[in-house]
Amino acid sequence: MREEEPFLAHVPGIQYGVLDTLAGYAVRRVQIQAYEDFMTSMAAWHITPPRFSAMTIIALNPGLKLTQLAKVLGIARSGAVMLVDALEDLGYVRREPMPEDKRAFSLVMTDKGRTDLGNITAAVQAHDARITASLNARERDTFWRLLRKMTGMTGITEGA
Amino acid sequence: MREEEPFLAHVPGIQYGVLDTLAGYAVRRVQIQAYEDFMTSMAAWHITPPRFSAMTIIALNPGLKLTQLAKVLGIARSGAVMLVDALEDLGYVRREPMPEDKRAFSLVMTDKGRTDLGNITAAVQAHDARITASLNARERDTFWRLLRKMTGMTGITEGA
DNA sequence: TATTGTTATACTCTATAACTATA
DNA sequence: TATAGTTATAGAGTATAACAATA
Repeated sequence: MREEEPFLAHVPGIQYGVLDTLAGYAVRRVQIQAYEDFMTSMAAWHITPPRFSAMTIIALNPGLKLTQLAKVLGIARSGAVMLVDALEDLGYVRREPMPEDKRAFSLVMTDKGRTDLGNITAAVQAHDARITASLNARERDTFWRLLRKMTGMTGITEGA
Repeated sequence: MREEEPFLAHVPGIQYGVLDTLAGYAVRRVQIQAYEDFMTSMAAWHITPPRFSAMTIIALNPGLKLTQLAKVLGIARSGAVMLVDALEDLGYVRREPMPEDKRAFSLVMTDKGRTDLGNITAAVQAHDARITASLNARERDTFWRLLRKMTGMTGITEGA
């Protein structure tokens, strides 16, 4: 990635001006850092962020149709096809025929998928703790709360 | 984008489980929202987030070499070439020959680039206010401070 | 030999549109 | 006619590697 050395948030001697005042720019930097940590820590399972989201949604909402999954994830149907293809190739997910609608498939986890998702979820939680490691417990909670507020999720569903 | 309708953070009747507890997942959702708002509001200037970053860095650090720009932005040199090509095509940036090193170019803003960057920056600041609109002034400041802490930028350079 | 900018190439991600088989 | 899944295709974005000119 990026030829060699890791990304330096601030190169000495460089003026960043307004960039240093923008929440959006800071969000993007945090997201890049988080993505890299996610990819390296999940490499053994061949899991990417969208794959993890899809597995979690399928595990908790068995019998979902591919079109429904696409809507939940906010992606195009063609993207959901490739996502499910990948998860099926990895042996995590299965397409089950739907007797009541021969066009559609019911998405379900395999045994291996269910087992591995447990380990993957633990690894993702460790990753999440890592990317927020510079915050103390109270700051971490505040950060999460503010993010939820920004996505308009206040009080809709309370997480654990 | 995404076939039709806008992304729904929570589809009714769907269980999100651990996803709702992860800071990383929330960051990603906020970043997607912010990116879409950025692209639509900057469309008139043909400005993307990396192009804005590059223009700002070049304007504040005139005479930068392409390789230095790449390092500051954390991208490969080939990426910087395409970025500068785009900004040059838009008439915002110019490659100036460097007498002391015939291999390199000195990157500088054009008059148009300087003028437009003023308007673009105002639009970006309006965009930034928009994506944090659901936070009050104190929360906005807290959010920004926590993001800076996460990227290890505490106290290195204080923004305006 | 190393570095600067460039080009060629490839890979990922995601989108739209057209197709098929059902409904 | 509309919908579910699929396929084809294309466009961004970004990466590596090789290259010519220069140091």
